[in-house]
Amino acid sequence: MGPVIGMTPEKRAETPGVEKVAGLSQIYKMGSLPEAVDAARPKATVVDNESADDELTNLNWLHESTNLLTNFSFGSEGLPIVSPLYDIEGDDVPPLGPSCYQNPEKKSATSKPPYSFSLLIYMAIEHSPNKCLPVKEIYSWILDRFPYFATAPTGWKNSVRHNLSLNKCFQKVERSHGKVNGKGSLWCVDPEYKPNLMQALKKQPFPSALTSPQSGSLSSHYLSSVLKQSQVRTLKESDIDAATAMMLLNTSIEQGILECEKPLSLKTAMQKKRSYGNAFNHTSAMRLQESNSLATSIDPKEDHNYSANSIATQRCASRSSVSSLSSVDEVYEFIPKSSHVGSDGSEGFHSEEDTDVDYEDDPLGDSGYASQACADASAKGQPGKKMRKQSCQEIDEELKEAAGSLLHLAGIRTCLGSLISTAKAQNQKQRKK
DNA sequence: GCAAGACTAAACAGAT
DNA sequence: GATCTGTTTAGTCTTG
Repeated sequence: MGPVIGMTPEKRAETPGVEKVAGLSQIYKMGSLPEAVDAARPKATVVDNESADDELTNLNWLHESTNLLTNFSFGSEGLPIVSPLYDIEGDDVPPLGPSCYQNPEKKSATSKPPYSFSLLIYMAIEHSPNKCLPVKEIYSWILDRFPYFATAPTGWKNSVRHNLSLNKCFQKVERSHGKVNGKGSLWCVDPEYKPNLMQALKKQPFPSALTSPQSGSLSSHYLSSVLKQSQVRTLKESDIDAATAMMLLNTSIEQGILECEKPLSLKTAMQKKRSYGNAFNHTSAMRLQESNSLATSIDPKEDHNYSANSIATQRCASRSSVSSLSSVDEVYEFIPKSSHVGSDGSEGFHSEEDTDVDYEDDPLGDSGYASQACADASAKGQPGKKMRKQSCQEIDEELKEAAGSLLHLAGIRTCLGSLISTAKAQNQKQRKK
């Protein structure tokens, strides 16, 4: 084995142009290992109301909210009732993460994962029980998690090997005598570089994936996957009025806070929901009205304040010490195991395509939205008010959870809490009157 | 425009 | 001999 003195100029000339991969290159930087984290993150901007619109179209807020996601997901706040993260060693736990990679047939599966190869390798290795893997296993892991590579040109394997060899983060470990497959060595992560990798990974998926202008589908998928995480978690403690939450959510989306190139499933669901107003009306028009006035009064400044203040503590803690994470596991548990969601689709929260398709195909199915049944029933004046009411209550509950989850993600929730309490106080006052 | 990081392609050698 | 693995070089692209 010896170094090769490069390719001949002729060969170079023959080399086809590097395949342009839209989207991925946008996020290359994410994988930069030793970086000043703070320098890379935009600061939360406090804006006045006049500039709110501009700020809302600015993606800075997203960094903040994704910081929230990150910190939230890492459990620094103790919020999750059920951890949205699954143990990398225990795949029995519900999978969470970019479900878009689970189904190769989906458009998003053709999108590259927003991870650099070094991070993919890192995740693969860390996922292994022995924290060491042969190249082949690394391939398998990546393939398993990211079906994109199943259809991708085989060059990615070369890239993986290239990374292993070139990247100092990875160490080659000779196999012991009992070679199983014999070929090749085991690869481990150099502990010295672990913090760097963790940091890179921690910074990784959401911010850039979400903000990457060319990774639209990816972004929405990631967001929906995050939603999925929250969906699993659900807001048990939620006393959030569904109507309030929905209105806040609507407002957020309409103002662009939660906009994606492709509408979120939740958004779509909400739009549909709105069209089935009858089903939703039972939550009372009054509450809606209250909520509406409440929602429209949301001050982006508050939102930013929320980001800047409420999250500041956790974020600082998080940033100041990567080792505050118990292990890298906590970081990359966003990565799902392929079959978890996609295979049976029973996770209960589909990607937007799923949701839309499911909805279109089976508006009365258990993908929810029996609101159609509700609407139909009320339209036709059929009997079964009891059932209708039940369905509507279910819808309401769903909406509560979904809206709560999304609000959670968008960093609105804390703000919402105070708003709700204010609303409740007002409501009580009105009732007293 | 430049530097750095990341990806890709290719060539080649060694091992199985 | 075929295939896999590992190393190295170089080109391209994007971002800061």
